[in-house]
Amino acid sequence: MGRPPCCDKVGIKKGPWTPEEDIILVSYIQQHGPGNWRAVPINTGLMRCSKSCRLRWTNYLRPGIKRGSFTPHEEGMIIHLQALLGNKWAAIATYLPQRTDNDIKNYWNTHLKKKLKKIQSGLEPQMPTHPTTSYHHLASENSSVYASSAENISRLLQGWMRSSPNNAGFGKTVPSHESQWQKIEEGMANDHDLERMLVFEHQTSNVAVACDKSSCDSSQKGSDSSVCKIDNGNPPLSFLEKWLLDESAAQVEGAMELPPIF
DNA sequence: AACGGGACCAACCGCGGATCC
DNA sequence: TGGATCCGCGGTTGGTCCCGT
Repeated sequence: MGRPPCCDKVGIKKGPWTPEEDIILVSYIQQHGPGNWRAVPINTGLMRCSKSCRLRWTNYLRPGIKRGSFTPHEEGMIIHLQALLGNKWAAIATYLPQRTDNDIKNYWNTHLKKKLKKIQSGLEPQMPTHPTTSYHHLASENSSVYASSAENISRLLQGWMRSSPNNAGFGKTVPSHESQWQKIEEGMANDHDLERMLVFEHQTSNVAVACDKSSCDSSQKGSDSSVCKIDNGNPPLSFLEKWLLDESAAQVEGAMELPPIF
């Protein structure tokens, strides 16, 4: 049996949102808060389906969304979280509260996947002499800047962000990513460790949940679990996980708490 | 200057889980 | 308890821009 459409398709407008529609949606959410999306098009008169409204809000209009280029540290986090969690973009986005899952997904598909592939092909014949260099290159090169076409809406929202008491989860300040990246390099990320990380990641492939081979219980390896599941209750903490979580904790120190994913 | 192809991003689609009644 | 509905997620698509020829 098929699932009924989320909304009556007749008369539903599709395609890019206009500034007028954005304003209507933002105004409504300012008054009623996000949620109950079914009621949004009904109450606002927007000729959009509820899903479209929700998507527009969460991916574009929600206050606190950081637009523009991804920092090297953000790239690094995405790469490692993807290795750790797979294509769980929503989960990854919880570690980058200013980025949307859609943004991260797009960035991964358009930038990082290619970069990793490129680096992987470069690694195949021989490990680079200076993995740190290549890794840093991966993370810092081509941090493409895509222009925000919603600056006007953002300005519109600024007043609300300042005045609303319910925006604790939005617009949190994050320490300088550049300094954090430098910290990685100066701290744990010596050449040897980074080499291990790179080799290990490429061995486990992008879709696999990263797992320290030495700590991966063979009983956990099955048809669907050639990798260690991280959601099976009590996973081993791999080298990557340790690094990632340490850095995540450092990166968001004072700004957010890591969700209890384990 | 015109054209074609690739890159990029916003938005849509369909599915599955959660919740409601 | 089970069907209906809502919400969120991941994959995919379509439109636009950019760059090379």
